[in-house]
Amino acid sequence: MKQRNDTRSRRQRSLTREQIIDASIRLLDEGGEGGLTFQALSKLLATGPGAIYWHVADKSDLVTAACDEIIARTMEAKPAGASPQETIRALALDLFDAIDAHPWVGAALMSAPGQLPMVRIFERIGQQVRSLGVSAEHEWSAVSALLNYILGVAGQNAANAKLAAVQGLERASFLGEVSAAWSALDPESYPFTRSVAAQLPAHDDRKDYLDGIDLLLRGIVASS
Amino acid sequence: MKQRNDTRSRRQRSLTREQIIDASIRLLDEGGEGGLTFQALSKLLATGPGAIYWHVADKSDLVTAACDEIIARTMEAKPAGASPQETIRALALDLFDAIDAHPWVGAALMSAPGQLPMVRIFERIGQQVRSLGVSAEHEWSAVSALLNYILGVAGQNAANAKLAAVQGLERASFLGEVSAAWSALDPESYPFTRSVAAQLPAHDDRKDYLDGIDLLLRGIVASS
DNA sequence: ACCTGAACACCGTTCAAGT
DNA sequence: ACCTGAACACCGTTCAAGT
Repeated sequence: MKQRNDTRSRRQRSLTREQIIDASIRLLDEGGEGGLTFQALSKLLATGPGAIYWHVADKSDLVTAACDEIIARTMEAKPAGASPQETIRALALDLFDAIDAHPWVGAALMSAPGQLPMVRIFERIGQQVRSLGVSAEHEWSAVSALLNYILGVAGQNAANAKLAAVQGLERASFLGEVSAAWSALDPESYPFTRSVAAQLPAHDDRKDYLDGIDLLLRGIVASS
Repeated sequence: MKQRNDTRSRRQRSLTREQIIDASIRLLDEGGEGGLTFQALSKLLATGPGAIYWHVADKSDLVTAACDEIIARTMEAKPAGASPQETIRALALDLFDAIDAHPWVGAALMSAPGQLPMVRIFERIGQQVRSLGVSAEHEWSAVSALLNYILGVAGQNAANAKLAAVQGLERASFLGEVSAAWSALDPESYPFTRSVAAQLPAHDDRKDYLDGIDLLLRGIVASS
């Protein structure tokens, strides 16, 4: 009985890397980048920090793994677009939504260049660019332009969300404050920024985002 | 005499925001994002942490201010390009070099959306895009595409430098390791990434970067 | 007005000791 | 093989007390 109990409880209780990553995602979603703590994680998993270190190398490893989990899920759903352009658009939108739902993923992606999560995205975009018939010469810059645009916009959106949260504001009133600050800039030095300040709060993020993707696609096919 | 001495030493010794920012830049350049510490800063300035808090709100304020100092310097040099395209290219290259020299600026920019350093870049790019004759409808996505591409590439470069430093590797051998890892990926799932893995270590960063800028510019003028 | 420096709460990580 | 939990070194920030 002792043994049977031992085995059962071992199986039920024993920590897995997956459990740790899932719990980490929950904490990151709730509290942002600062929400993931070995203390909070230990409490959530009813264990000690040492136990976690048996399964992960360090915090950076943990965040990258959590990020990869989100990206892998997002990239699994393979939208079968009518054209490569359509597929890239769908892909970009999926990523936008994923990072919108998990803002910490933006920063995590940025700090893990060449690692698995980035490679997943790189691969999907690369395949579509290739089937677009882009020449080998322009392939790299086409993929790089799309990748960086997607990450950049998503990252900015995430940072906006975080800043708004820190200041305890709604997204709308946060953009309103930024817009007001832009309108107050020196007209001599900042004519362009002032002239678009009023548009800022009314912007449709998703539409602007897709406009940028389309602009990139035009530039890519123009380079044949 | 007492008074005169007092005044003199006050003037010489008294902490200014500029001194704090300059010292912060030095620490960030030397030790990356983790190199800036109120402890290290206090020691460098021969004072206590409380004195620093009299001049800056918190660490985030300090990093943003340090970032703005770098960006302001970079944006001051106004390259008078022959065409808007040339000016944008020169601008992009200046930013690339600045972030290459101060890798922490990449992350700092990303986490300060709508703040002064970003606005400086936004304005310069916006003015050039406007003089390119882009329609009001496409203006925002054109500027946003350029801005995000520039920040994305620069940020990735910075992250590469940081990762290489952490692993104690030269840049070249770090890219070699990434290339090797990419070559070892599953051929079924990662055909694209595998096919470009060999090119990775030989890439000319600056050339690829400018290729991307040109691609964007083509897409922008194509949208007239 | 500006600085001092001890103190606080909290963090990632380690490690001897257990099972 | 896997977990416990105390301990370590360090961090950003505060604040009563000084000048």
